[in-house]
Amino acid sequence: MVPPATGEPATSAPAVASRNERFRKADRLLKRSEFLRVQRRGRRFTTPHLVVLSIESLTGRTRVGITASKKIGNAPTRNRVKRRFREIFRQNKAAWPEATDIVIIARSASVAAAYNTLQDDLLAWAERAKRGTSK
RNA sequence: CGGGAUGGGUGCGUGACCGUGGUGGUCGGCAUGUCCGAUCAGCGAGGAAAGUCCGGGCUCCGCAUGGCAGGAUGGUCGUUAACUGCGACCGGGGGUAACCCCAGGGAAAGUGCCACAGAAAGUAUACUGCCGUCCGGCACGAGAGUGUGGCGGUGAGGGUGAAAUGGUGAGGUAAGAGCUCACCGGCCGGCUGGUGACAGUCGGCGCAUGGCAAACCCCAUCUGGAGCAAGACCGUAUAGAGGAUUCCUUCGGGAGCGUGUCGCCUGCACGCAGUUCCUCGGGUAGGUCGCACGAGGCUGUCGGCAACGGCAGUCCCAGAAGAAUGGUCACGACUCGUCGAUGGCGAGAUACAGAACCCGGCUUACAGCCCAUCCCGACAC
RNA sequence: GUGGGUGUAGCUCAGCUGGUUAGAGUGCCGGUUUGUGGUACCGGAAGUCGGGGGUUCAAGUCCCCUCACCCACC
Repeated sequence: MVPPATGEPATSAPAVASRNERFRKADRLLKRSEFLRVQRRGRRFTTPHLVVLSIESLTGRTRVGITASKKIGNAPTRNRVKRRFREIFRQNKAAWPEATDIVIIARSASVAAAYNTLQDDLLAWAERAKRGTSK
């Protein structure tokens, strides 16, 4: 993994720009301890469909983790919700704030919600988060 | 054509773009690694992957021996690695039928229970009764006799109940009764057929033995315990406290103590002055293997009624770990709604549901579609 | 993965070793008391015993299957 200090903006920026719809393991939160860090100290944003928690990343990358608990449905339902959130994250990478760990917690209303509704909710959060960090 | 029974199959398709998890190859990077990146090839959820109700493989517990306890199963024969599965058959029950259902051993080994009702609920009894050629009973009566009591015979009728001492009919008798007879049922024994459950038949017994073992129990058979968080290795981390260490010896061993995989005993193994063993406590960060060729799938053929098995050919078919199959679009099926209806428009995670060590079953959930065989009824020929 | 528990009036719970009325509290409805309401008193209704099948003369209770929910441990 590339250390945060040696970001190499001149050489790697065009490559990243052409590949900005990728979503690999480096873009995800993988450990329970990472989830707990965000959930304990992060800032909270709530809509009827979801809860977003975010905190400044330690790795210099923007990473996301999605929680879909047993409360919202059975295994295929939870898988589908997680895949849709992942797809939204992947296709709108430019919108997210930089170097932030994000946890998205799905609420039960998100099961029946349309794809675009969920996308609008997340973009609204991203708008607010970017303004907050720029000020 | 209508209604029904049984068994089986399918579980959206094609294409484009953007992504994703393993596997293999090639190339590149530097922090030379089980690393990161690029690229190519190929693979990537189910019939139930589910529930976890059974059974096995596999792994560990030193071995998995014997017994008790506990648990499971329960017609017969087969099938299988094994089973509470499956197949065929037997017996019983239901249905007009196809077909479906049944934990379906033992009640003369013992214990227990059978409420209410009823005389009596199990080894005997006699409530209401019936009968008497007996007591020359007692009362009434002129008497015949009637009533009543005792004694004896009987166990048929009535009523109760889920169940009442085999059932129906005839004979018989004082009244009756398997007391006798016929038929049906039952029990015992023989013979025949069948591997067997059992069936058929002959003879005997007038019948001795009510039901409940999904009540305890008895009999037969099976059964050691835990589970891939099994288990092995690498790494990380920490704080200690308490206890045990004995005898005999012919040096082969024996006794004793401690420890051990759910309960116990037996048996077995290890340790018994080594910087050893045991118990309690404290503590850490995760990774690699196990882990994808298997009781494997498909096709053909042979044996078998079948479950299933043998042989030959062919194929390689998910391996994640906050956990991979998704998103968008086009065309076409399909379903639903609606309308100006051989069509148009709109809606649709298309149903149920997501591998987590692996198999064999069972059970449950399921939009819609398809196939086969059979039964009943109506009509026509 | 393993083990255990619960399901009975609207709600919270009883219901024993099967036995003939499935009860209690609370809530609900009606009446009495009060000027009215509450309280108090009297009366009443209300249960597929989670679902299906079986054993039994008889099942909330025994057996099997199944559904939903909850808990514990590794």
